[in-house]
Amino acid sequence: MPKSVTRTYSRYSRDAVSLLGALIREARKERRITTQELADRAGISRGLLQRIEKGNPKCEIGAVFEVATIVGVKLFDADESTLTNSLRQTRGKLALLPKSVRKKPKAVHDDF
Amino acid sequence: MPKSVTRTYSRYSRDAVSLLGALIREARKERRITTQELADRAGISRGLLQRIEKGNPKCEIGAVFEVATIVGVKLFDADESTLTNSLRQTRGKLALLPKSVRKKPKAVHDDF
DNA sequence: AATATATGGTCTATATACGGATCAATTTTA
DNA sequence: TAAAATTGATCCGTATATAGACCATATATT
Repeated sequence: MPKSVTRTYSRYSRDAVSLLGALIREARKERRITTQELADRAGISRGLLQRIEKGNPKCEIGAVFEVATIVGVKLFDADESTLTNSLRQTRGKLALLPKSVRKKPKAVHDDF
Repeated sequence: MPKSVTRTYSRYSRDAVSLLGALIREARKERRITTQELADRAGISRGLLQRIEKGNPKCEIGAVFEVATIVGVKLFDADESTLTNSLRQTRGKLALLPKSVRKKPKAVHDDF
């Protein structure tokens, strides 16, 4: 990616990533799993797991969700079946949405 | 990273990433924001936003959460204050946890 | 106590995710 | 209808996230 990538994150986003990492760490300890073992099970390196638990936002979301799943941290406060159902419903919903919903793309300023 | 990185994801993880992407896309359309505008606001490229909405697991979690936040997709079913509180509580909890909780790291096989 | 294990940090090499540009197809607006 | 805008998709160059090895410290076990 040309030019150095210096991304900024909103407070909420940073907190969300941090919280997820903290929850993972907590869950891992409660289950008495070492970082090495969890990393192995998730198919990632121990270093990456450390960054995840630390709340580093520059990690693959797939890797983070995988680790969370293994230690039992539920995303969206939903279990597997619920999640799958939501996904199906959402997809159907999207499919049924009108071709267009755009109307007036009025400029918006956001500052978190 | 030596050797090609071919990661596998559990069904649940893939569904979670896909759902999040679908929710973002839905929320963006409801708010009548173009992909370009949302990408600009999030400080990412349009291409990355497309991958996010598609549910590609190989995206920075920070970028995904940032986009979700902008369009109003709440993570953890919690608003900002709640999230911050959870984070504080979790951190305190972790700080108060006994130095060690590991005991018997018995081997476990997981297949999602 | 000594020994073993776990954690956290650093360093290097490389696979790759990213930004940016381009184009075709679709959709919206006039 | 035509024109404008949006979307989806490629391709390329490069910054960087990752794996893996290493080491020092901390914690656990005996």
